[in-house]
Amino acid sequence: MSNPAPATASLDFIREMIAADVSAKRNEGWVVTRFPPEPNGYLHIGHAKSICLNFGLSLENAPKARCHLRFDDTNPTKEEVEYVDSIQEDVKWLGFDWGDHLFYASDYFEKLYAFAVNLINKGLAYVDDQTPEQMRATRGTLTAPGTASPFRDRSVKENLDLFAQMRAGDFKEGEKVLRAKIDMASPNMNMRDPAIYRILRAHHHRTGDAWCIYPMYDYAHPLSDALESITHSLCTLEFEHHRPLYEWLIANVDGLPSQPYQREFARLNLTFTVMSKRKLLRLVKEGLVNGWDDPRMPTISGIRRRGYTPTAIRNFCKSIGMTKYPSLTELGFLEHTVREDLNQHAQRVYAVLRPIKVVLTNYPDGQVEHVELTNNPENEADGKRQVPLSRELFIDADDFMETPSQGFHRLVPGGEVRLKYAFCIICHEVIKGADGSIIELHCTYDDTTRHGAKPVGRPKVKGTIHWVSAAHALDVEVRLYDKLFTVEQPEESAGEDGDFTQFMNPQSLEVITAKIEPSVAAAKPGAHYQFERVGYFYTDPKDSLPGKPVFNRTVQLKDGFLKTK
RNA sequence: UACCUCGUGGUGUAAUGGUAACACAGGAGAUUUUGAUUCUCUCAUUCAAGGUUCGAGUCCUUGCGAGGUAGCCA
Repeated sequence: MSNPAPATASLDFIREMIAADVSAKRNEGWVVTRFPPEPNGYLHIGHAKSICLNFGLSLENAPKARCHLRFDDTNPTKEEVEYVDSIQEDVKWLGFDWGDHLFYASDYFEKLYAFAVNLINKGLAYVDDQTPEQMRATRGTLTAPGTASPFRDRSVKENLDLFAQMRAGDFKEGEKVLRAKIDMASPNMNMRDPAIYRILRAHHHRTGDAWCIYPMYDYAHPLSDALESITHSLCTLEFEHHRPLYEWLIANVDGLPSQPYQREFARLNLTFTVMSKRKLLRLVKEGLVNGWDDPRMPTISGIRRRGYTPTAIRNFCKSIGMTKYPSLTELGFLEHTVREDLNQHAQRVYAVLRPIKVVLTNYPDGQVEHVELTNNPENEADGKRQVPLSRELFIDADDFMETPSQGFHRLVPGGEVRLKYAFCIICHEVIKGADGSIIELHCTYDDTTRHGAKPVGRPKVKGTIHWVSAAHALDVEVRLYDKLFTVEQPEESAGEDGDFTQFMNPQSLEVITAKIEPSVAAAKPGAHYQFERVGYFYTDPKDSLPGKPVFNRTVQLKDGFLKTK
């Protein structure tokens, strides 16, 4: 309703290309994509863009379409099962399903080995004895061509023997490498005889110690795509220069079951955060955040725990589009899509974050009444609830000003404000402690202003504030999250040799004890709420206990008054 | 001083040789027992210069700017 699909949806350049392939009956009209994460970290919102693209394409082109989840696990020194598990959980949570199509590049090690032998036999690969330093030195530079390795012209037989010995473990790590024989003078560095197999004496999370040589990404990826009959291999812009190598392998390896092609799109950049696994890993390892699923992290698990919803994230990914321009999306836009979804679904409750006690001096001591409140004005079917009201209340410190600023129309000394769905109160006295701090406000209520009553001849009360009954309110832990960094682009602000962590926001987390209406005692972990007039909150799935929810602030409500200040 | 890619309001995108549009953000207003939501209005855009064309954001040339690329990482 709030997000209608345009009557004539325009296609992005990827979908346009794929639609053309489908109508040209390329691959018999099939669209087979894949999401290929390396299990070396947790997925982040940038991955969500790729997931929505690849799995979205599969949904859009059904039934002649599917999307594989493939773990690109070719570097055992960096990969762990913990990451494999979290990645699957995150993709599922986003609402996508790979069905039976769960794969691992490591499933193909034997075939990939055979393909390498094939290349050697064709004179298109050779074993190089050079050290990494020597290889670097002979690769040339961006402006100068490289020079051939002295081992470049080994015989096929010698290469075959050496490669077999590499596999057998006859050499030390780093001692030898298998290289594709392409062109040391290519203007594209990736074509200057790239390494395709290296020796790594590391335990692999799936193949154990069966292998001591592992294929490089550039080699394994196109061939894995071909083995799975992927039709469209979609990746981010930094792989653009690798495309010629991708195509070289598809063209030169014999016996591939399909001819996939690669296209690239711009990765997502968001303001006020960092989006590289390396940097996120550093935040985790150095304890600068509380783990991968810290609600301040841009990880899927982080924003899930923050209270973002799959719908919001999918809508966001749809809205930002798909281009080759390396854009920088405002964090505010993501927050907009989150509010848009939560506004429809979040149950409303009254919570006072920074309480000030209010005593209604003319309200009978010991009396308790119940006020009926709407759970969600956006959806009447969500029903009503009863909230207790009594002589002593709490209101939010933000809703009282002793010396009000221009345009403030909440409670002030001598002024009147409406307690939402209850009645109007007038503040007569501000009781202060010895240090000058406000202890409580003494107010009177006007019984003629109860909800539904239409008293005539009294001045219109502009302000309406929320409240909780002091005797009935629950104390709950509330975590107020804010942006992780104080600058839009932490990496850029830090510069080449600067440290982006210097821009971390010291106020990105504040833990407070709030006063909240008693109905939330029944709140389940993982539930979305709107604290009326304050923001959206999510009951922490890890730390909430029965009867004792812990709330994470998902996002604040827009505040028209803040803008005027 | 190499190669590849990309330049449309502040931000993200659309316009596929034919009226430069949509969303977010900003501003003004209406409604509102959430300063929310909703609604109305509004501000603001084709990197530059040439060329082709009846007509160019779109095609061509040059320039400028931005991003990427020299792992036995992915």
